[in-house]
Amino acid sequence: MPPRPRIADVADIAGVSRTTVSHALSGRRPVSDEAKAKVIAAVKELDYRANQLAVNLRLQRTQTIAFVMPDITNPFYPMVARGVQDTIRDAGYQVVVCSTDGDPVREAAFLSDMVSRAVDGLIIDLFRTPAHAVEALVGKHTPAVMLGPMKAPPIGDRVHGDDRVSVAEATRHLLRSGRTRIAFAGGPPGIGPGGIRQSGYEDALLGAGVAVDRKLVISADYTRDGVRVAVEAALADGLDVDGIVCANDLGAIGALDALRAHGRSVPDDVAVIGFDDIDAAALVHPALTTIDNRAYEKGTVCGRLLLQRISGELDGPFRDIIVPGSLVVRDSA
Amino acid sequence: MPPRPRIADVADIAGVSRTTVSHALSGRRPVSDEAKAKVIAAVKELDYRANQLAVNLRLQRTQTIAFVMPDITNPFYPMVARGVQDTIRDAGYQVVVCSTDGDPVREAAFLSDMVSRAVDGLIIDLFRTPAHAVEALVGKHTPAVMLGPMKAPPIGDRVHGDDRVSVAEATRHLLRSGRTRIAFAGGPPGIGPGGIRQSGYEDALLGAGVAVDRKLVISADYTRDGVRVAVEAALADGLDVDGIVCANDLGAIGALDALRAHGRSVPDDVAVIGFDDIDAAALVHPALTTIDNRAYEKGTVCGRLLLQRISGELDGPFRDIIVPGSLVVRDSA
DNA sequence: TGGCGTACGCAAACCGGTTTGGGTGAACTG
DNA sequence: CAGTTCACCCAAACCGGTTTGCGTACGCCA
Repeated sequence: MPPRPRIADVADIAGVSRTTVSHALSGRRPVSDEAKAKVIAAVKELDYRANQLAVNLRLQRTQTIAFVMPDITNPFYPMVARGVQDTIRDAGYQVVVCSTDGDPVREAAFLSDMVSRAVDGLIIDLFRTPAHAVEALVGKHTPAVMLGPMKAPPIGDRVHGDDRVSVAEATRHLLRSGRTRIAFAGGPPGIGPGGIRQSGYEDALLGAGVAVDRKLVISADYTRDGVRVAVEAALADGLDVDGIVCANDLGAIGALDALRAHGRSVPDDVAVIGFDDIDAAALVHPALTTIDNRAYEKGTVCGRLLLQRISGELDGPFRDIIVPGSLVVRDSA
Repeated sequence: MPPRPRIADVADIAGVSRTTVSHALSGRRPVSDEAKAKVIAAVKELDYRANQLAVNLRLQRTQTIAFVMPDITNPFYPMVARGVQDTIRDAGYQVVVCSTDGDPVREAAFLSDMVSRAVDGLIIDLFRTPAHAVEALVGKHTPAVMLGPMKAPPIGDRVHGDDRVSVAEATRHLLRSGRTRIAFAGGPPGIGPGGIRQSGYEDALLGAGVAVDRKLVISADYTRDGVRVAVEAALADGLDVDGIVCANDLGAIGALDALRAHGRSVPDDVAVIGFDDIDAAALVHPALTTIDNRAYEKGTVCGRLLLQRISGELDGPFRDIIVPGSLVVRDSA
């Protein structure tokens, strides 16, 4: 089994120098038709493909962008990833995905590692690493886009939804149907997107002249089981509730589990609203009313932004792009 | 904004040679405590991190493994990916995911590209590229594991389920409950895992003395909509059926859609069984009886196998590892 | 025939690390 | 005191491409 052919092998067979092979293949300098033909013949004969490692080192780029996300098994992220990949593929880029489980150690490790691997761009969705720490990890050489509503100072463009507005709208949807004891089930305080979504919930309540009752704010995490347990505990505790706005769909599904376990019917006794509109939202029973988080579109926006930053087509101040969500009314509310 | 520090900068500040810096950091040769201390101080001062591109070129490895899959938004694959990542992370490897949509052009392009990027290992799940073509694309230098029941000649280890046995068991489950008109809904003939699963279906039927009725074999694809449409068409056509075994869960969910649209109750009129046990299987109504495809375990097995091949700890003939599935009985059958 | 411009090919430098092979001085040995 | 051994460090080669800068051959023109 022969080793992979190198450019020198091609040059030997074609009877020209390595330089000429390089120029013939890249077209960056003119090469006579005769030489070009010989090079192409040699390439075909050897099945030569350039070693990208060498190209990367010389050019200091990798045609790779990294996507650092909290959880690859949360369907929102694969959908974003697909949007990213569909957008950058034609430009010759690949995407490497890094699932951190929201662990700050792993978040930092991935970020640092990707930078030293010289990825050309980063898409970052962090749970527990504060913005100022990101700056130290990533530096200023690598274009980055922050996915989600991370607080300033950003080190790159941001693309996010108008979560606060969307959740307010969802909450008003419940208020309009006459609900008055509306709870919010989110993640741990200050972690992930729950905080800003909770603000939207409070906006709507206050706008309707309803006081925010601390007992109605349930803090859990963003998993099905976590929210199920938290809601069950609240119900067992005698919580008086006729609607639950959840920080994400997985959590909302957990809330459905809990309500079913306590014999409450949805939406008659308690209405439930999620966030994300993952595929499963339409599958559960009753089908989940939720907010479409536009995962695929966000992916394409991130991809385009990065491509533009890399090419220099876009520079100057960081942009802040909002991909608005929209309420999808199904059966649960 | 200064450029990234190089090893020469560290060497200058520490007052030693680049060689010594390298040895001090890698530990591959002994270095005096004094020199080591100076190197470490300089590294800290500069926040030096080695440029992995250079390391990769010199060492001819990338600490990267590529996972080429048909569809990243099919929840089975993210779960496998998580298993892979959890297994290889501690060894310092990352995973890049490539979603091909089953397009043979893209399958070939990704494979070829990953090899020229010198990934250290490949996990491959192909829909439309035949095995012999894979060999030409991948060559013999890159360890690979084929996920799924690809036919010979393999170019690497294989890990797959005993799909034929599992589906036979599932089919017998229906036969035992007195069903006699059992259909099979799979992908297009010869594409993807449908074929071998169909064999299991036929095994069970023949084993029970039931003839296989061609009209009961519905060929569609592996998406929810594709199977819904195909099953609706069959029902509209007057198909007499009291059970459907599907090649995957997404398809089974589509079958549920179709049955509901035609007013058939599940499982009373028609029983439905899926394959994979994705999260959604437990969410649909009625909850789907299915075969647990052990996605996460398969990911860990692939990861371990690759690590062993890369390290040379494992060599010799390609292995064929079976991760058996198991029937998960819920409400739909 | 001499002067000049153009087209094209090549040697060498470069990217930033790791590894090899040789050299030096100190400690130890007989 | 000469001969070894050992611990340590360094210069140079190397990975495999791309790019720079220069040299040469050739055509064109006066």
